[in-house]
Amino acid sequence: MNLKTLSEHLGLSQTTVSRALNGYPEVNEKTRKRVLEAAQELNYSPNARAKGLATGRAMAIGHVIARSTKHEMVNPVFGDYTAGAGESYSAAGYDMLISLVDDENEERFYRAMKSKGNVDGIIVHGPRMEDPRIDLLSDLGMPFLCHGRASGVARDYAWLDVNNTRAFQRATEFLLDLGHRRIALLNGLETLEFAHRRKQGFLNALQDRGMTPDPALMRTGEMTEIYGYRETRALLAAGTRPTAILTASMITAMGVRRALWDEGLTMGRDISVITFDDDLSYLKNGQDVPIFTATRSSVREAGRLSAQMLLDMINDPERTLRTHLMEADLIIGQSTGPAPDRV
Amino acid sequence: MNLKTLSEHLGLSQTTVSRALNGYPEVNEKTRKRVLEAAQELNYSPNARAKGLATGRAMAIGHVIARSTKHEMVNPVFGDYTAGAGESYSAAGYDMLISLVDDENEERFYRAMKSKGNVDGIIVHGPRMEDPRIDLLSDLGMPFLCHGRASGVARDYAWLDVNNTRAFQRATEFLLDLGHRRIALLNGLETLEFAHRRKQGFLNALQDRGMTPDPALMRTGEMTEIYGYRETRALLAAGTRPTAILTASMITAMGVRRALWDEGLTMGRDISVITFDDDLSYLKNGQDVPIFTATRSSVREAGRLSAQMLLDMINDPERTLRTHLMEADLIIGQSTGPAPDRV
DNA sequence: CTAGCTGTTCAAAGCGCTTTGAATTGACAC
DNA sequence: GTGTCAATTCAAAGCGCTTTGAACAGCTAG
Repeated sequence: MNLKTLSEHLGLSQTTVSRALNGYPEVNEKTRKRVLEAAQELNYSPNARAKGLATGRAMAIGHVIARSTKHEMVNPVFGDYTAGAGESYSAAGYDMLISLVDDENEERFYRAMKSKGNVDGIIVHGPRMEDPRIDLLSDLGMPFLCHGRASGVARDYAWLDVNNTRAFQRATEFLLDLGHRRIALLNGLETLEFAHRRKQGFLNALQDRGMTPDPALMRTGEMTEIYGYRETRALLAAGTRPTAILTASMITAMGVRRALWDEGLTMGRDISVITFDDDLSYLKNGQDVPIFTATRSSVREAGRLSAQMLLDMINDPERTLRTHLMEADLIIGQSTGPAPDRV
Repeated sequence: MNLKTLSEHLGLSQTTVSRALNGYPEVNEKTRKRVLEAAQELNYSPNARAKGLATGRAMAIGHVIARSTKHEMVNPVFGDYTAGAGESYSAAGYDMLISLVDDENEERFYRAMKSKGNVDGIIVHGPRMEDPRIDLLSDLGMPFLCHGRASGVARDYAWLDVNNTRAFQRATEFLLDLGHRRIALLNGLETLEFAHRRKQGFLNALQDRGMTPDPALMRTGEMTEIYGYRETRALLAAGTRPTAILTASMITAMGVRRALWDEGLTMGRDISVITFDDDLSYLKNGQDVPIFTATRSSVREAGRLSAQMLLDMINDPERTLRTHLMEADLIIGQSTGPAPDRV
């Protein structure tokens, strides 16, 4: 069923039928009604490629996932973020196009995306410091929004981010207030912006209290369960144990918890743990009372919001570039308590 | 940069340039070389919509995620599956189109997808029993592949599945061999096919040994950490404790583990635990020695394979419908041991 | 009665590509 | 010198839609 068949069926021109379907005012209401009913009944929906070709709009947003050959891990946050973004897209009638790209071919790929024209905009994931994609996409004139910020980029660009610095600063301060002095940081890979900012927050808090960070207590790596487990074991085995651990994800925190259990330590009493909680739907931080004290920010909400912001930009290009900083909540759970040497 | 500009730039017709780029034989090799170089240099890549319109192929595969209003959870497996599928797609030059659909609108949506023509095929996720989508898509003539099987569907269709029945049957037999007689099953939602099949495997194993399953030991629910925790606590509180627990996902198993810890029980000694392990990249089951004894099957590999199978179907429609049953490995870890009452 | 509207409909061009059918060229055989 | 053929190249139609500019009917104002 295409427009031609439909209009012949109705005894109308394609022009009129098209206008009736797209809500143009110069169509007689009776005609419009007739057209809409026929379209419904005959299960007509316009061919997206033809429509796109005629309008110059793809009605789709691209999400580019850089697949580094080194780090094969899929971000556990991906599913929930996608679900959030998907909600905004489907409400607006947009599709979501996901592509995996080897990180060496990234530039070529973005250029191709532009000239292939199968997306109207792009969400940039996991920005790195001085991320070249921002300049590239700006130069290409491709609307985009960055999920996370990239420092070291001079140009203005649209982004949505969590206040990672503040979140970890507050978490660290909270631990300091509880009397903890030896606080370990199990951070994500610090080539990634968000991890870098969290570290800054951690350092800020220490500095504000005139404390010098101990490099031996600061670790970085991919945020897996094993990573949390191993580093915690290593920290516990080393000379002076930390009394608190600040970690970058629920999954890592679960590894930390396992290591503590193995050592016969009780979380919250012997050692305090704070984690960043992305509020993943399949990994809730407890039911009523949170298991882990955490800085919480819903990544699903981030997906929903960032998609909406990008759609707004596309529909109103005159609007100035929008940015949005989400604050993480500090949620008190059962994994923190006063420093043991202070009790 | 479009084909017209490029061909004018080269002093050739659009026909020749198009053929040169698409590898047709009737083009002089010198000409082809010249064209390819110019295309590279000028960053030309053909407009996907126009190409699609002309060829009738979208070069994209749709993944439809049904968003039930009741179960808001995003399947934790989604990211890894997508990554696997994405590998096959990007190797073949296909895009992946992901759409969220409310489950009431599902039929309308599939029909629209067909007539919009923005995908060449569809992957059906999370089939339910007697899933109506299979008949619908067959009738629409839309190529599709089902990730998982749906029982109660008369028609033939292409699918890729894990042998869930066999996996849980083997796991149960393994526990029985270790002397366990009271084995609990923490299953996923049994409206979903895979959970139903796992239950069957569990029951088969008991039946083969002439045992009667105890309904009090069989639970079902969304596979969260909390679910594992709660049900385990409940099982331990009840009259006769199980000596082993068979659970449906790593995340649930982690909840089970937490409950055991809270009760001061040692996993593998006091209570044995076996889980299904999807081999998620962010949730590895230990490094060298697995933490959990598990039935393991990589969902990423499933994604890669199923995408490839669908592409094969699309490129060679004459081929008979393909199906593929993956066997899960039974991996022995530290979470199982002989039944305590037997030692 | 005519000019000028307004409301409604239409024919045709154009979006950027592929592909059909025809044209052109040079080489070769007769 | 002419006819045939293979190797290249080309002009134009068509994919299914939107949108421009024109047409037409029915009114009202002059």
